[in-house]
Parts: sequence; structure tokens; C-alpha cells
Amino acid sequence: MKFSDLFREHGTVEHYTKGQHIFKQGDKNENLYFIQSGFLKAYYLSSEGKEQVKSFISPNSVMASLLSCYANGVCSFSLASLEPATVIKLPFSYLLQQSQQDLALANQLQNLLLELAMKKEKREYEFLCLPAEQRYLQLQNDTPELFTKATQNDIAHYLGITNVALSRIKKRVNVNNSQL
Amino acid sequence: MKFSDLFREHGTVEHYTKGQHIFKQGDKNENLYFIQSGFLKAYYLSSEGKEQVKSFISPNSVMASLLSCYANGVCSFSLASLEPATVIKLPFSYLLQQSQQDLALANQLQNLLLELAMKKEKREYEFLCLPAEQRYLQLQNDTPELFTKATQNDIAHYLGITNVALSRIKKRVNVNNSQL
DNA sequence: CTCCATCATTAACCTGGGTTAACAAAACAA
DNA sequence: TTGTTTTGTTAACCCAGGTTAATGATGGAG
Repeated sequence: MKFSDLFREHGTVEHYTKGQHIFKQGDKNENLYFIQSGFLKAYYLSSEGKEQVKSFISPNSVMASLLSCYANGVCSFSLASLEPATVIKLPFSYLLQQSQQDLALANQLQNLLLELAMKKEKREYEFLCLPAEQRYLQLQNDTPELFTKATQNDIAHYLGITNVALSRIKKRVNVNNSQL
Repeated sequence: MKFSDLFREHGTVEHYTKGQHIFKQGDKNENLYFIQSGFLKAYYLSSEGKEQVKSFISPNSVMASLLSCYANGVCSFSLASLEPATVIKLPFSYLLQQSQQDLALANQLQNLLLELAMKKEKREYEFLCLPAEQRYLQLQNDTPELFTKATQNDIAHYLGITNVALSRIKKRVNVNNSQL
């Protein structure tokens, strides 16, 4: 059994409009989502109403709240659509249950988790070791297409700064570049 | 087959003295380490010689460089012993290979990776959403024993700040507490 | 085209944390 | 005990980024 088969045979297709939520912080949502098309934003909302962006999600990747799926908690973040999106929903427990009987599936899930862990380690490294300006440059380098899809406000909050600070950084960077 | 059996039957026991390195940034090291006793520090070293602490590792947990083990790269951080330590070393490839034939083992590895992913997500959240002072308070709350084992310098660099800043935070926190 | 909303830029002011350096306090070895 | 090294505190100064708010720019909706 393959991952994609599982989604095809046991998943539910869902459509979301721009701005619509797939789940919200505090919800119980135990599904894994495969993104077929669209562009999503996962974000935290503080009690003072400030938003910080956990990640952007592109087509052909999967997304879920591990806390809700696996650790018996509620979603610690919200997942919203930034453009019309089509996703396939699959109960995480069903995947886990199948992977306990299917070696190929278990190994595929393993790979997915290893990739996830490495991605998160990279982000940890960037927050720990790089100043905001370098995080910005690295993001430009790694995912330039992001800058055409997300607003500067969302990108700033992904970098852990405000839109005002990002505007300043862009200015600094441009001045330096034109001075070369 | 269980995880612990694999380490017992196919692992190599190693002893490290205080200050000794298990591997260094830039090394190729494709092993998974199970910590039996001791206390380790994983850290990044910048080109200017500044250190940032990725994590502290306690007994009964496992540690590895995923980049080196799984992504065919070199270690992006160093792993050193903060006190005399005993670890069991196991080639990661051997674990992967075994897990491709052993469903129970694959599922155990899955759980380990899910726990890791959640831990990293928590740290991502803290860097993204909490100021240094709150990260400090949360750390005190989550792992108070850390403050008896690690120096303030290492703790500061784990929090992403300098020892000077941590000293100031401690002072602020104490003043506020005694004012209650 | 005009109105309104969203998004980006800029300025003024403030604050937390970095840097450097001096000093104090432990920890340890000789 | 005494000298040496490591660790923690404090002060002075600087700067990146936060906050607030005003101003521009862009972009549908009607």
C-alpha cells in the first residue's frame, strides 16, 4: 500500500475558498491533509491578537496538527487557505492503524517524518543562529516563489518580525546591493 | 524486535569524559546514539566562534545528526559531553534497514520521530511567539533540573540570548517576584 | 471612474538585547 | 591556603526591531 493510494481510496476531497479555515487553533482536528492545489498558511494567534506564521504549505505536501492527531490535544495553530484550494482529508488514526499492518506504508510515513524533522531543525537553526536580515535573505534564496504568493505581512510574521521591520530590512538590503 | 534489543545486540558501548566530543560540526557521523548516563550538549559554532545551543540531551534518549545520517550531508552541529557519559552507538542505516523488515521496529521508530517532530514544533513556537523572558520562565518550568546541570552561559545560548541578557532577565524576574 | 479596503513605506520614539569591559564569586589545582 | 580559571553580575553604550501613526500605492467592486 502506498501513501497516495490511501488518500485516494480512503480520503475525502474538500474545497476551500480564499480566506477560509480548514481548522482553527483550539479545535480538535485529527485529520491529515494532502494539499492538491492552493496555498495554505498555518499560524498562531496570541491572546493579544498578534499573528505569527508557523509555515506556508504548497501543493503535494501534507499537513496536520500533530498535537491534535497524535498527542490527544487540540490544535495549537490555525490552518487557512490563501487562495482557492483542494485538499484530501484522511483521519490520522487510520493512517497509523494501517501503518501498523503495512511495512511499506510504515516506511513511507517514516520518511515523511524524517523530512519533517529536518525541516523543523533547519528552522530552529535559523531562529537560533541567524539575525532577521539573514533569515530574510535565506528565505528569498530557498523559496523565491513565496514572495509572489504571500503578503509581506505574512512573510514578516513567518520570519518572526513585524511588517515594518521587514520593510526596513528590504531597504537596507537594496541599498547595499546597489552600492556594490 | 524492539529498539532496546537492537541497541543491546548491535550497538557499541562508548565512554566519554567531561568536555569530550562525540562528533563535531562538519564531521560525517552516521550513527544513532542512545544515552545511558551523562549529560550532553548539541551546539552550533558560527564562523565568528559564537556558540548557540541546539539542545541538551539527558539519559534514556537518543541523538543523531539527521543531516549526516539520513540526508547524506555532514553534521551541522557538534555533540559534546558535559559530564562523564556512557552511550551506545548504532549505525543509523542499520536501524533503517531493520525497520524495513520489521513492522514493530518501524512503528517504534515512527513514534520516536513523531515525538521529535512535536518537540521541535514546540521550540519553533517558542522562538516565533515568545520573548526571551518567557522562554526562560517556560524552561524553568519545563526542565528545572537543567539549571543544576548546565552553566548559565549554555542556558542563555539555548534560549538564543547572551549570558549578560540572561543575567538581566533573572534580575527582572526576581524583582517582580519579590514585589508580589 | 470613484470609492473603499488592503497592503507597503516611512518617521518618531522606545525598549530589549548585544558588546565590551570591569569586577565579583565560585571552583579547582597545586 | 593561595593562585588560577571558570562562571556570573553589573554598568555604559549602541543598535535592531517593536509600536504607533501618518502617508502612499495597489487593487477590486460597484
